[in-house]
Amino acid sequence: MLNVSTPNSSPALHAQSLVSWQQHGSAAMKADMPDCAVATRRIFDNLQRLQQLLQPQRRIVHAGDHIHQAGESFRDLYILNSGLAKTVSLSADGREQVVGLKFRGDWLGFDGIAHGQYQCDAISMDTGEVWSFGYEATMAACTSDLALLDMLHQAMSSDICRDRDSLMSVCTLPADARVADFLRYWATSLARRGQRLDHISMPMTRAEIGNYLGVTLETVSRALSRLAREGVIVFIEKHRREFAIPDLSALSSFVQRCLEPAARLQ
Amino acid sequence: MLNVSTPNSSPALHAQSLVSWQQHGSAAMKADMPDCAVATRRIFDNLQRLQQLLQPQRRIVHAGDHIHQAGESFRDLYILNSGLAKTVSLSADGREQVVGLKFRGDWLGFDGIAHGQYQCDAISMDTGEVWSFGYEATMAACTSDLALLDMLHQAMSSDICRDRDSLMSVCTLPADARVADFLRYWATSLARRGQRLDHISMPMTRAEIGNYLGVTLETVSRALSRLAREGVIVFIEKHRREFAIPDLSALSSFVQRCLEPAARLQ
DNA sequence: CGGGCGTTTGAATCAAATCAATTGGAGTGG
DNA sequence: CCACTCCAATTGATTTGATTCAAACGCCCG
Repeated sequence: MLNVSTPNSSPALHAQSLVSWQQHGSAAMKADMPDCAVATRRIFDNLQRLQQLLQPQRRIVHAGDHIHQAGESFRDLYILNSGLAKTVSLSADGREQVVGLKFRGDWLGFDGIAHGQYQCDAISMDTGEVWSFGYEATMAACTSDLALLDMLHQAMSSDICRDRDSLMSVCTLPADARVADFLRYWATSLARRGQRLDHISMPMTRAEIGNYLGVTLETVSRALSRLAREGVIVFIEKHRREFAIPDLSALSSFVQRCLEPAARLQ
Repeated sequence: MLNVSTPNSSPALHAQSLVSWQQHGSAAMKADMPDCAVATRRIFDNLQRLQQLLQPQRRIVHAGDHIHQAGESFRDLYILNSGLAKTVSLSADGREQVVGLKFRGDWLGFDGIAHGQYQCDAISMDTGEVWSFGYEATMAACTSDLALLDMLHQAMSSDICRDRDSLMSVCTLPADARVADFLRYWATSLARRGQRLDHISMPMTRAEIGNYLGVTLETVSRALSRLAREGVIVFIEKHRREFAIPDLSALSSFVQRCLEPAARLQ
C-alpha cells in the first residue's frame, strides 16, 4: 500500500451525508469490528475523491438491470455508488455461476481489462446508482495522481483477496458452514458501509445463494433454518427475507462448530 | 527432471532462447490452440520488456522455498521467470487451501496491495527464478509508461478471471470433471508457454491437487485412473507423476460427459 | 380466485468422504 | 547389500452429508 494513498485523516469531513452515515453506522458498530468505522469512512472518502477527480457518468439501475455484459467490449470501469450487484459467469457449456457480490463503493469491470471484453455479467440486485469511468481517461488521470492509481490497485487487490476467500470457503467448509460464512461476509460488508445488523434484508433468493456457494437451494434453506433455530440469526418477517444478526461472532463460532467433528482425530 | 521443462534458466534472456522456445512450442501447438503461439510470444515479450524497463532483483528458488509469506509487509511484486509456484491461504482457524497456481511469466503478490501485507504464502514447487520489483518504483515507472501500467493491469485482471474460473469449476463440476478441468488448465498453461503436451510432469501430490479442487486425494487418484483408463491421459512412468495428453479437447469432452447425466431432465 | 414463485420440510438416493489395506519407491543405517 | 521406515499412490468397502425427489405452505399479482 502506498503511503500516499492513506486518506488524510483530517477530522474535518464536510459532507452532510457522511454525518448521517456515521450516526447510522454507529449502532451496528458497537457489537464488533473496531475497524468498521474506519472502513466506512474510507469507502465514503474514495467515492467523494473519485467524483471530484474524474467526472463519472451516473446511471440509475434497478433490480435485474445489467451494468455490463460478458462479451461486450471493455471500455469502462464502474463503481456502485449505491445498491447491490452480483457478477455472473457463464461457461461455454451453459453452466451459470454467481462469482461475486458487489456493495456500495465496490468497483466493477476489472475482468474486462485482460481480454478487452468483460468476462461476466454484472447485474444489479436492487435500485441503485452506478458511476462509470472511461478506462483510458482514468489511466491518464492516474499518471498524474498516484493516490488515485493506488486506490484502483487496492480495489483490484481486494477483488483478488475476496475471490480467494470464496474459494477457501467453498473448498474447505461443509454446506451449513458455508451458509454461515456467507452471512458473515454479507453482514460484514453491510457493517463496513455503516448499516445496522438488526435489520438486514436479503435480495438474493435461496437458489442464488446456493449457486454462489455451490450447494442446492434446499441445503441453503435447511442451513438457514438451523441457524435460526440456534438463534444465530433471527428472522423478522414471515417471508424470511429479512433478519437480524444479534452477534456476528456467533456466526464464526457456528462455522467452527461445523468444523469440529471432522477434526476430532487430531 | 527439474530443468527439462525450462530450456533456459540462465538469468539473461538471449535472442537464442526465444528461438528455441518457439521451435519447442510449435510441436505442442499443432494439435490445438491457434492463439497459443501468440500467447507464448507475448509472455516472453513482457518478460523482456520488464527486464529492460525495471531492473528486477533476481533470485533462484527451489521446491518448497517461499517467495512471499502471509503477514509479511507488502513491498515487492514478483514475476516467475521460470519454475512453478502455488499460493496457499491459511484461515484463522487453521484451514489450509491452495488458492492459485503460477507459471512462467505470472505475477505474484497482488494480494498484498489491499492491506499492506501479503495475504497468502507463495511457495515454489520447482527450481526456478523469481524477479522482484519494488512496488513504489514500479508505480513510478508506470506513470511515464502507460504500456507498462496496462501490462500490470492485465496481469491483475487475469488473476481475477482465473480465480473466477476456479470458483466456477469447484461450484459446478462433479469431482471427476474437476480433475479433468484442472488438467486442462494445467496443460493449457504449459502449452501457452511453449511446452509440449506429450511429456507433462506434475510436481503436485494428489493431496495438493485435491486440496486445490476441494476433493480428497483418493478422489483425485480415482479420477486420474479413470482418465487413464479412457485414454484421455497416458501415464509415462510407473510413478504416475508424468503423463501425456494426446488430445486436449478430449479433456473438455470428458468434462461434458460428466455433466450430461445430471442434465437428463432438461 | 387461481396460478406462479419462493420457501420449507421430509424421505429416498447417490456421490464423495472416510476408513482400511496394499503396493512401490526413496532414503537410511546397520 | 538387505532390512527398515516413510511417504505417495492406488483400490476396495463402508459411511455419510448433500442432492434429488416430493409435498405442502404462504405470498404476490393479474
